[in-house]
Amino acid sequence: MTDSTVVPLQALKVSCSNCTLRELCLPLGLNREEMTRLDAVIRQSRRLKRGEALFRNGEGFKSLYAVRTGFFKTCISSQDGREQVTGFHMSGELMGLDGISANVHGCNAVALEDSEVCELPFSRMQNLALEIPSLQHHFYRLMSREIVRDHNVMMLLGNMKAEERLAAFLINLSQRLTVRGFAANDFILRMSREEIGSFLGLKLETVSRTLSKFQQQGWIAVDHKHIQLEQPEQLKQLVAGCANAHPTPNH
Amino acid sequence: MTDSTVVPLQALKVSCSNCTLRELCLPLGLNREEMTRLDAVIRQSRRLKRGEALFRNGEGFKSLYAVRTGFFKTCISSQDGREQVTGFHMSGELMGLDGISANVHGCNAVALEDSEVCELPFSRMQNLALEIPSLQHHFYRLMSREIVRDHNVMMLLGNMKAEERLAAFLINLSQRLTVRGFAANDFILRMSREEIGSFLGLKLETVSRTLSKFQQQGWIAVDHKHIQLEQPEQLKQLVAGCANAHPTPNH
DNA sequence: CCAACGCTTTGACCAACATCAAGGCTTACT
DNA sequence: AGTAAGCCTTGATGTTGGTCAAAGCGTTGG
Repeated sequence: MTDSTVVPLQALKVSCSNCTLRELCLPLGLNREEMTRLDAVIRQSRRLKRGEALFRNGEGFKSLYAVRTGFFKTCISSQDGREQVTGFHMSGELMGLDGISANVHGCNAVALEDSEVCELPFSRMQNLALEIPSLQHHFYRLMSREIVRDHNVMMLLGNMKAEERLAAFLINLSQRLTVRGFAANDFILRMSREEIGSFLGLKLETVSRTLSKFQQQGWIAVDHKHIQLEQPEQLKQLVAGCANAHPTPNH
Repeated sequence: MTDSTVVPLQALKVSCSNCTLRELCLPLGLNREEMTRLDAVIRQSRRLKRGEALFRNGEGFKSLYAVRTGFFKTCISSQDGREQVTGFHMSGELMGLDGISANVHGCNAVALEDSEVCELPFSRMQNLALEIPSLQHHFYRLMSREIVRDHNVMMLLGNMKAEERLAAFLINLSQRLTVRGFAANDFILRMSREEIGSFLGLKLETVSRTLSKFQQQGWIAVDHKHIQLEQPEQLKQLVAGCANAHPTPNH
């Protein structure tokens, strides 16, 4: 066991400059002095338990949040209670961009496992961005990337069949996990079938059935939330036709 | 007839400061000096004929474009040729935000009628935003608004039935036209049934049938592209249940 | 002015996915 | 450890919207 006084100290130390997510998250091409100023603005990280909401639709918007560890969903709901999951978010990804427009959070962000986030007070970030051009530019790029992502989801929801949607979903998860150093073809789903369905515009039974179908074809192995991609090429092939003809590189 | 030398002069004069779209478009809360600097950056407007592309997916990104007059669609297409319309754009609305992330345009923008746009060279806008905080903030808000809009489209595509989608579409068009001083309940569709269907995730036959159904119920009158909303309250009621429970105000 | 093309409407039929329902398994709580 | 609740799977059936086809109407270009 580690000395118990050491762990909390490490946990409290929040700085972009020595964050392992540096490559994924905000800072890009900042010099040491700029990085220090950024560190000064990032608020201490906040821990959430599974099921806990980071922010809720309609609450005042003050900050963006970057996932340090864990997994989140963001969702909106309609007057009569239909829920639409707008995204799943893992380490290094930013949440809350939709709150800027009206100074009110535009969705709910809920932790799907015990998680930790960095808080980025938006008005202070804005001021810093005025003084660090590359930070301003990076913010524009992040927001633009979210727009591109959303457009790809529109293509998925508007034009793709159930099997294609689910294949695209699995491949996308796999790729994002790979970037973070996790296994590409063996992972645990953090969300329920219903949440997958909500994101993909399908009912939970269809998600379940389609996973079973993939399994019968030997493409994947499903054991509840444990998924193994046994023939990821087959999944990729299924998605190839409906993929964006001009895919946007991520960086 | 107006003296022919006067008209071109007026047409060439492009400035935000005396633009009738001032309220809808970019400048918000700028003083006179800031407005002048903005005017210096905005490039002369460009005219497009119906069917002409303003930019295409994959082309280098240099500028954002604001619609002055006319009507546009933006769309992406998949490798195997499926097309997804990601939005329709009318005067005062900005196009091209999805190009920032990769320095490459992320969609095609096509004029659906003879149109005119202002070109906003992005790098010069960025520099100006560094010096005019309210301009920087306004850009963030515009991008955030696009994200909110996209999330609402996801709700539409993921959770709504054909009738609800079409009603939402008509109501949305009506409201945007109203803001611009046009009749709320009597307008010409600039896009084809197929383009409406692509945006709404429906086939053109379904769009046509659903319009006919609305007409039979006496809610609307359809004469080809000429639409009259005779009982807009009925359409609104149809959409009420599936509307965002926490609608984001536009300003 | 006519012909050709594109867009729209409508009908008949069909397929994909949703809905309803039941049973098994896992997890969480006491 | 026992029990209840939630999640997942699978089957049977139903419905919405897609597909295929044909005909009408408008518009455009020669």
